[in-house]
Amino acid sequence: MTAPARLAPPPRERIIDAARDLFRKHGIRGIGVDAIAEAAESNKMTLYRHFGSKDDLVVVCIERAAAEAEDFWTDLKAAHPDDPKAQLQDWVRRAGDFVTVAHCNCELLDAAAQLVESDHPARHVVEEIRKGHKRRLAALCRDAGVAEPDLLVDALTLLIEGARFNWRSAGPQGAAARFVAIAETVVAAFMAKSACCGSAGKAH
Amino acid sequence: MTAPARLAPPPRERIIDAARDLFRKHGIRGIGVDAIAEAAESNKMTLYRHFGSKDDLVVVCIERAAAEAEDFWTDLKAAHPDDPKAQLQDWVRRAGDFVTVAHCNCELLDAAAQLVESDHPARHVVEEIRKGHKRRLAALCRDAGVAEPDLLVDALTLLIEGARFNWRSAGPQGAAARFVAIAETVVAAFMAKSACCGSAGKAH
DNA sequence: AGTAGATGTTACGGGTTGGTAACATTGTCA
DNA sequence: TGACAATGTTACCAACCCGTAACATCTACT
Repeated sequence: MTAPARLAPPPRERIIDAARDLFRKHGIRGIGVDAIAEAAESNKMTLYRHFGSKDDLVVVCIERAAAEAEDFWTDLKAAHPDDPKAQLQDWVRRAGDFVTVAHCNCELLDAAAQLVESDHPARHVVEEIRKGHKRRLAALCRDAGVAEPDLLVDALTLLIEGARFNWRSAGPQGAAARFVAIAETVVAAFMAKSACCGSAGKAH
Repeated sequence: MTAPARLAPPPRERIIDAARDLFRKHGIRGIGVDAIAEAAESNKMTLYRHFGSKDDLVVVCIERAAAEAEDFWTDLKAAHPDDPKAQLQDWVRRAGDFVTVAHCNCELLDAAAQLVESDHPARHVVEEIRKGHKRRLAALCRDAGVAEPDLLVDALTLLIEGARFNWRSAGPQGAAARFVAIAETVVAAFMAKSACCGSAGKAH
């Protein structure tokens, strides 16, 4: 068997997993490479042999998260083929899981946001991921027949990022727990805007 | 004149101002006491004479921000006496300023959210402020005749926190720039929920 | 068996940061 | 003038953290 140790994952994978976990929990600045190496049941030297620097490790972690996000969209489209409305509704539901479930890649992205102001090499990677999500979600809203798809995309973006933030700082008792109900209401409002009562209440 | 130096503010005030500014820009973990003292045109020793530790300084800064938030509500109610609907609409507009204008106390609160997981003494202070805001906003929504005031409060909470977060990481090009338009739409939708088309689109 | 490559261990260097000690300086009030 | 409090200056410590060097160990493949 030339297989590279299927039972115990190789150190590189263990390090990435541990890093992602700890970055989520403590933030990128909040955890040291020593702690990561130890949590990965490895050591600092092999960490630095695989990743030239902590910044490089961060980039790899974020790229890994981006790859998993790719699966998110694949699954979503596969679950409701040729039914954008159902996809949009299911997006809300699944996004809700991403907010509340601790083990999600999104928390890694928001940890990366701690790197603003200092031009961390991971910044533009995060930016690309954000753009990709936005583009896909916009296409989804457009296909679902929403009147102002771009505005709904921005609304959902603010809601989900706010939810992730709120969940971190306020916990399960905070507003983030009701993300799905809120997002569903907002989506419904945008859908109704082009079907039911045109200019609802507010004279614009 | 026994007045304590009206022209140049005393060191304590200068330190608090500098700290708030730098905490906003770099986050609490991202700036050192040395830099704060220098920015305040003071030095580390007087900083530690006034505030026993960096954590204490953080708490004072947040309490200062909370006091200013008190003014926010006072001004809002004074601007539209006995007109909760106008107050709610104006709340959205003013909240939008708090998102985009760099010099705002909210950024201090979200900087404080970097302290999650480690039970920083500032955490429960932030929690209290958050509760106060929520309570006042809920009362406002109720008085404005919103059908589900609590849900709208949570929605606006997620939107504004998401906007602050997004503004930091995505800048003026991101979704945060359209916060006001989004929030107005959401508010209108909640207002219409109790007036126009009852159960809009979604069978709940 | 033996060799090469990946991994583990220990120790260290240089930098930053929170916090303290000791002393000098300034300004105020009697 | 003299005394006292607040402030400034310098130096320092201990802890932490990123990154590297040197050496030991293990594993795989021939």
